[in-house]
Amino acid sequence: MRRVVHPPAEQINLAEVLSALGDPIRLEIVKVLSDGREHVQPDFVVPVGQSTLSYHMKTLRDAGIVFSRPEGTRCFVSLRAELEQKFPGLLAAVLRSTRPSAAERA
Amino acid sequence: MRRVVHPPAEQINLAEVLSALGDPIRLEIVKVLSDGREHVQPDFVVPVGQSTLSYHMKTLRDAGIVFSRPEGTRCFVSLRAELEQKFPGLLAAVLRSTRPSAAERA
DNA sequence: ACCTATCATCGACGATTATCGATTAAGGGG
DNA sequence: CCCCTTAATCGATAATCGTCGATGATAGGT
Repeated sequence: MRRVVHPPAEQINLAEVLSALGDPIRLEIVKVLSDGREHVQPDFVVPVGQSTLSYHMKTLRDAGIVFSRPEGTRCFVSLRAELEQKFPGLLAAVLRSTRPSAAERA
Repeated sequence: MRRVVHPPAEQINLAEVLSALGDPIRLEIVKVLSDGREHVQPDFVVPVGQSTLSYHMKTLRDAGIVFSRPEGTRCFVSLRAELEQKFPGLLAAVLRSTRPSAAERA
């Protein structure tokens, strides 16, 4: 795999994080990652082509939300731990809001 | 004031809320509103012109984050209560993340 | 060496965004 | 009535975004 870049933790900023989370496809990706384990691209079942998925991964990576670990021909993606350090409870609140109960609460 | 429209609570959706919050200027507006009181546009000190501020207000309104109450020649803006009903703790987590301590936690 | 799999990058495209200045709408106040 | 204030809307513009198909990079397998 080509090497990917991750921003240093100190330059993760809230607006960019929220902006990155403000997309249904990226929200779905984060939801899958919320089991705390590593996933590869085929794990995310989203209605876009491979290159677009890769673009969304880069967006999440650039925002400091996910960490990509290339290994061999695959790329393992997981939630980035520094996010919780920096914005405690934020991701949890977002994930709670994605659950069906939130939709019913109309 | 011209009349403004608010989306019904049941069609407030998470991605749009996060997307609306994913902008430094709108984040600042929400921060000011977090005192729970009503505010008028001049209360928000942001580095944009009046028409742009009005545009950001509309974005927040369309996302279901703020409520605008026209009265006479002014327009009183406040956080929309339904947001907390629908996504409990979300706004609180975001606001906590805007505090300086979050930046230090690099 | 060659083929295959996985994923990043490129070039293109239409759609959306953030911005401005100017205008319009609506409501006071003299 | 005629101004003044507040804020929404309009038209324009440059920049960014989300998408695609095609190509490139890297590693494994045979």
